[in-house]
Amino acid sequence: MDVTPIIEPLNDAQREAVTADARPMLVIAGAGSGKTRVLTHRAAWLIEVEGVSPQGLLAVTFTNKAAAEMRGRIEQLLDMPVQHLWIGTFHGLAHRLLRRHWQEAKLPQNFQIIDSDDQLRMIKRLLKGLDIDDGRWGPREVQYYINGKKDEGLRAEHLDDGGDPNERQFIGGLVDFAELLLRAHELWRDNPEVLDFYRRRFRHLLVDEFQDTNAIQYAWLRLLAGKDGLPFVVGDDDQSIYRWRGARVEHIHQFQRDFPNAQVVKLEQNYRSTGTILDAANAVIRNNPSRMGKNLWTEGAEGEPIRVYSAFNERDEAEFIVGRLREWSDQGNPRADSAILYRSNAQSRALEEALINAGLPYRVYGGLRFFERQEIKDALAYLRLATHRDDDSSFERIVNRPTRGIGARTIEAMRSYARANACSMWRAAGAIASDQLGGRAATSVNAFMSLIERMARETGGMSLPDRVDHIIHLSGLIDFFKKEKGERGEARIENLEELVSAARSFERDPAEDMSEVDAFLAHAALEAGEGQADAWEDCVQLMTMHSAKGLEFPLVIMCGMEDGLFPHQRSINDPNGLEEERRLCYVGITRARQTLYLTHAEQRRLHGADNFSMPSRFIGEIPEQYIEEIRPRVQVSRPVRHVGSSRGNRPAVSAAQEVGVRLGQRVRHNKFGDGVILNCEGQGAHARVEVNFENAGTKWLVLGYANLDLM
DNA sequence: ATAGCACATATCTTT
DNA sequence: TATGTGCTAT
Repeated sequence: MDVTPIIEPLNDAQREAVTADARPMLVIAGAGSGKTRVLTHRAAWLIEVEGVSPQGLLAVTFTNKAAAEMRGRIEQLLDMPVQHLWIGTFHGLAHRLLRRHWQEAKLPQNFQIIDSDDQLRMIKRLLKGLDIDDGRWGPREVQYYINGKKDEGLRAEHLDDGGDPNERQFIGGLVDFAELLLRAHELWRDNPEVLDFYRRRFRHLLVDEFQDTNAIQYAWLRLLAGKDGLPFVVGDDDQSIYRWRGARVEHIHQFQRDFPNAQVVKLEQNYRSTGTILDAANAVIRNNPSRMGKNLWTEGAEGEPIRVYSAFNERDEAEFIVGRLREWSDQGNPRADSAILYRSNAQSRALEEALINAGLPYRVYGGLRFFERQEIKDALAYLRLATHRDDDSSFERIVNRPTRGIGARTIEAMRSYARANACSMWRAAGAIASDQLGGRAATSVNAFMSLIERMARETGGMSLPDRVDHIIHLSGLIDFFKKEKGERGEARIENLEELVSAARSFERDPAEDMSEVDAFLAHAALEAGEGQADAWEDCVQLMTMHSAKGLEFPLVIMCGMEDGLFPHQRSINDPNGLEEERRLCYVGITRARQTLYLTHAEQRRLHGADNFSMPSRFIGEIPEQYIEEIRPRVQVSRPVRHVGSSRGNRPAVSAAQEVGVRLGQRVRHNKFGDGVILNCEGQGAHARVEVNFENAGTKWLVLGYANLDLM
């Protein structure tokens, strides 16, 4: 047997992991160190060399994209399609299990998956119905709270205050994302024979992005692994940036306790970035205590210095960035090789304006996904209601959309009937229409019900795409959006037509014994689709640092590098929060292959008010030797800090820090009144500050005499 | 049913 | 500043 293709492209550390014996394995894989390669080659090794059946492998990822990529690469490596290989997201796999074992999981056979948007609507409805007193808890907080608890593996009965709004969800057979994971865990926990079956089937568990697992996901893995399972997990503790949505880096440490005989391999050789970029990243992340410890290195060149630009304000920053991008593009580089990364989405606006002015094509990542669009969800709700009359969530969504004279009062009447009789809205509608409703409302409700019935009858025998096509017309949605003026309506109609194509190209997994419609609906819920399906043009890439994770670009510009923005104000006082921000910075830096710019603005308009801030402390954590300052602003006396991190270098503190004030700080003067510190220079007795007074204009004051009150 | 107004709110986001 | 949301008035 020729194992060369599996082994040869690997370095020593990678090979050690890929060819390891049957023991649990923890691979700490630094950015750009080839973690996907290790995962896929391990799978190929197990199948090809160890003779493990593809059926005995379970591979878990966080996104559908990663799952698809992994499958593709394994198949490429083995040079054949791999059937019966379970590769998927945690949610996708949980879903598959719950479909197969719906009875043991105590779910209705055709339970439906709802996305976060549906979940929020439902919570709103429930809160209204329950007449909750404490108005301080909005629906969003409740949703966040419920999901947070579920992610920890907790149910309402585990909490002190009982009263479970979730229970209602099961009445309609609706399952939210966190519920998928929780149920799948309980399925195994409470059904030893089911668990045993899967334990025997899946001995090898491959896990990607392990540092991002939340409690319930980890519990699920541990349960499946049992005593004899062989988890092979790959992750990077320094790239854990999703703590706020339940991810726990601690699982990396926990893993070593739970699997004491686990082998640990570190991948530190980086194949992506220049030496300078890696050194800078290493220097920044070194400031985080409690890491596994890891130092990226490369055989490649040292490369260019990291360039830092201090902009006057966000417009100056944007113009500078556009100038660099233009230069880049003029040198013959693809624009798509360049990316602007920012901490929060709101920052994209100023950049977009500058890019438009300069005529540089760009693409903003994020935003609404295809299956999350209103019109798409409306159409799917019709499809769902036509198949499952008792789906309340869909019923409420479309009962009066397009408007057909079924108002809030009528709906409320149906709700209370449904609640009183523990039945679905559909049944309630039918029951009420005949007696309790007034003539006009009754007519409308009857018309709606017969529309749905007709839809079901007429499209029942059709193929999925035809069915979708008929439904978007029969429902009146097309006509409804035609009336909406402007491009918006047109775009909606185009999307609805796109939905027909999506249905046409949808391929059902024949192993799954669900109807085609149900499979399509589950697909729509679990895979939100691309953000933009537009034709691909050579574009500058704009995105948050979070969404940049996993990507790489020859040219990266990290902007808004200011304390308060990045690290974000809300994380700055919490050590855990600050460490996570630093990891995010590490992620950002390590996206760059050859050129990296860091920009910050002294003044930035945020929420309509001017803010003044210091350069991000993360810039200060990069050793001076790697940095080249661009056009130091001579007229402003405050230099960019070059604090040599925490390793004993003499800290060079900014003038403002030296004299104990902060730019942007509010102060009071007994003659001039209230103001804000704009600038600062000099030291000791000569230190002066520039203050912008609300009523007295801008003045330079010598700190020693001015007697300012800091506020 | 919808337009208009007051009012809150403003990290990151996948499934 | 801008955007969304919920309530009121038409």
